[in-house]
Amino acid sequence: MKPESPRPASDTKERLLDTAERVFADHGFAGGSLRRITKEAGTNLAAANYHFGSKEGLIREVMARRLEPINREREARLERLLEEAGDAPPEVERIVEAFLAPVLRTKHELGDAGTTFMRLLGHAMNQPSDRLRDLLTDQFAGTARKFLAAFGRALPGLPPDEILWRMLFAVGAMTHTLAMSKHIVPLSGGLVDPTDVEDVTRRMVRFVTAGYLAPAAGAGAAEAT
Amino acid sequence: MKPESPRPASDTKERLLDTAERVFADHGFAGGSLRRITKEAGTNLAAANYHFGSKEGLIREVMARRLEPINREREARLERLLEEAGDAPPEVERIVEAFLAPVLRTKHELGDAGTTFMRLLGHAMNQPSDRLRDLLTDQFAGTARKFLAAFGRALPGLPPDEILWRMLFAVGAMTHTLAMSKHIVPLSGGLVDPTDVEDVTRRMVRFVTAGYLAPAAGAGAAEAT
DNA sequence: GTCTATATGGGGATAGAC
DNA sequence: GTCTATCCCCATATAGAC
Repeated sequence: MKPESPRPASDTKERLLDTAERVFADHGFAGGSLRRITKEAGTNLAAANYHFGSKEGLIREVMARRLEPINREREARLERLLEEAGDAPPEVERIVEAFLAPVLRTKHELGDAGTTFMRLLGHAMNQPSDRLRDLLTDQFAGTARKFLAAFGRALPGLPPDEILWRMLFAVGAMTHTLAMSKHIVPLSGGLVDPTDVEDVTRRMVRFVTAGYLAPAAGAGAAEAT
Repeated sequence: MKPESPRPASDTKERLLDTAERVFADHGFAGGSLRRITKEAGTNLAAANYHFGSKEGLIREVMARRLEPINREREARLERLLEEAGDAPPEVERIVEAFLAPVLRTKHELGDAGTTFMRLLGHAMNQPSDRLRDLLTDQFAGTARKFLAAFGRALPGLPPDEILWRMLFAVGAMTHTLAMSKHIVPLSGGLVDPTDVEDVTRRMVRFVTAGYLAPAAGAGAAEAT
């Protein structure tokens, strides 16, 4: 919002964030040490505490730097498509795309750092009761509510709880895919190309949209256990 | 395979595994210390190294104890349904169920420990190059290949790479849901009940089956970015 | 098999010079 | 803003008594 500083932003601060993102993704938040991060960033140990106050402060900035723009873009896309739809119910596929594309686009723009961040997101999601976890879910809650409302309008036949479950499934499909896609290459014998973001987006949107459009449970078939 | 020892198995060894599962799930593999695990298990620090050789040995046993039976059951269910189908192509929904139900059933049987293990699985999946990661993917590869072949027969219209992607989506939907289901309760205002395993299984099978049955990409719609 | 005690190293955070 | 040096704590692993 305010004019960028003329030189390439601060300097070591950005380098620390980039390095921390990678190290935390590779070793987890607990396993990634400030010593390692500052060393690989080419600065000294004290710099991390100087710029971020503490290890937790660094973690929070690493996450927020990526997540805030993603959720902003998601909401902007959603608002746009709702406006275009006017009084008519919006299309499910377009809502799904508004939800997924900003993440995939971010991953694409960031290159390797994008994949790294997706793994990092996986770590963050698995923190159970930490302040960090609460931060993430709180921040996501606003975006989630807007999408849940939109899906509710697009899928009037589905009860709200079913829509909520399906959003959880969709988020899982997305985060897991982005974090793991590299690892399915050997399993496929080189069949898949996880670097083709538009291709992956198309496949993911198709799968998730079909899931949302599945008929409601009713007197369901699947005999569990 | 060999006769169980008369008393409730060893004793502290099981307690250590149970405690380690919980502590690792809460704090990650790096963040969960042997000190904490042994203390909460009510034994001494040296016991962990005595029984498992090292921290890594403990981690491996924690994971293997749950994963091996799950993948065995998955394969057994798959074989059974393939036999029943005979020469006809198997039904997609039944394959999906053979893949998902053993995990959900395990989670159900284990109660709280089941949820715990699912979070733990999330941690393990996010380890990038560790030996642990390779162990998991190697072990899963055999099961995955059998399911990919079955899906190939059930969905002759889908190219193999699409089937592979969809399996990745399905695994993500499952693991993420099982790890996070507890956290969506507040978001739903109490609408959802993650403890009703048959209910969750039915919903998940329905969503994932619809995703598998979506038409192949072709000259796809979704304009990405 | 279980314990205490300890060896050895790495961790986050900070003080204070430049 | 960046550095070195240091405080103090916690980690894994092991030795050796019981």
